[in-house]
Amino acid sequence: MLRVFFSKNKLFILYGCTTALLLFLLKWLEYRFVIINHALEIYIGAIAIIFMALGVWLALKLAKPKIKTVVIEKEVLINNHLDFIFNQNELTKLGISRRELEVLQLMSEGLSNGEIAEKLFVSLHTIKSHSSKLFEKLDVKRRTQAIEKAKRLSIIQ
Amino acid sequence: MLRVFFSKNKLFILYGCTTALLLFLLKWLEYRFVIINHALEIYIGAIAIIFMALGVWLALKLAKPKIKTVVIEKEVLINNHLDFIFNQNELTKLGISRRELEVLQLMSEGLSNGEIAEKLFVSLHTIKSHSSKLFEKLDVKRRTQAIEKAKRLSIIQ
DNA sequence: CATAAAATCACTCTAAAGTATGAAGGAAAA
DNA sequence: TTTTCCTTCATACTTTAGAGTGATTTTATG
Repeated sequence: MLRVFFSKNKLFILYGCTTALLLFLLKWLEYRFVIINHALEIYIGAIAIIFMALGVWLALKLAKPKIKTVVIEKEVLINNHLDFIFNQNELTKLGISRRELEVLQLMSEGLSNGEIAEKLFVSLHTIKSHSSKLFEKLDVKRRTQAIEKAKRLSIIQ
Repeated sequence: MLRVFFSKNKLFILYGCTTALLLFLLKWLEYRFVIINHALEIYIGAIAIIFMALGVWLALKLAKPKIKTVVIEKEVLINNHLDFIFNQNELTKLGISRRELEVLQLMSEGLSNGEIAEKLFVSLHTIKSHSSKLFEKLDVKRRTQAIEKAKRLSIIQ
């Protein structure tokens, strides 16, 4: 109980004791300077300095600290390899159908027309037909060009 | 010049003037309390209070603010096409030569063997020879596969 | 200087890609 | 219902790609 009171009011008790001590000091000085006359101004000056110092010390101890907030913006690089945004708009604009896109995707994976035909359970003719229409719609001449353009337009990944 | 000096040292000038005024006040009080004797203790007490108050005021004015640093992390998305890190290691491992890489790059741009030959001022046979060696080194069967693998291995962009 | 690797060119042949044209069935829109 | 587009398949033909083999020249390297 008493301990808690002491620790909670530590600062005020310290201040009280210091002030009491100072008063004793002043009383002593007063008697000394009564003997040595004409030194009242020095005495008052000392009091002024001591109490001002006490005020400064007290203010620094009790005042809420001024906080200056410095904001530093740090740029963090996000290297996201999964940021493919499918361009439905371009696809619609070019008039490429679902099946054609499917063929285009398999093309870009390096599959031959024959392999694509096998994978989609259709004839080679069908794939050739799809790819021809694709090249026309993409305005290219070769499958390699189609892949390059499609990737550039974010139609395929 | 003078104005700048005043604005820069505003606080110190203010403090100086205040102290001067206080000293005048004290001198006046001293003469008054000389007449009314036995009041020296009240006089000293007043001085103590005034100077302590001055100290508190000064401390609060001059206290350096604590600097709180706040770091804000800002996410910056980096375009995938700009973070290409050329994989020299893989290139060396596969034993792909400079000319072969050049051919591979033009392939990925959609050029035919004939067009590549024209661009590099060599015969079609040469390009075919290069591409054949490339496919062997990359362990692929077609140019589309070569492009896909080379991009996957960061040999080309 | 010798040797290896790279770059060049040539020829033959096969496989794959791409063009042109046409047609039939089905789904969705006008 | 008609029309349009998608998907599918087909034939014929041309072009390009790719495999295989071989040879010459250039260039780098020990």
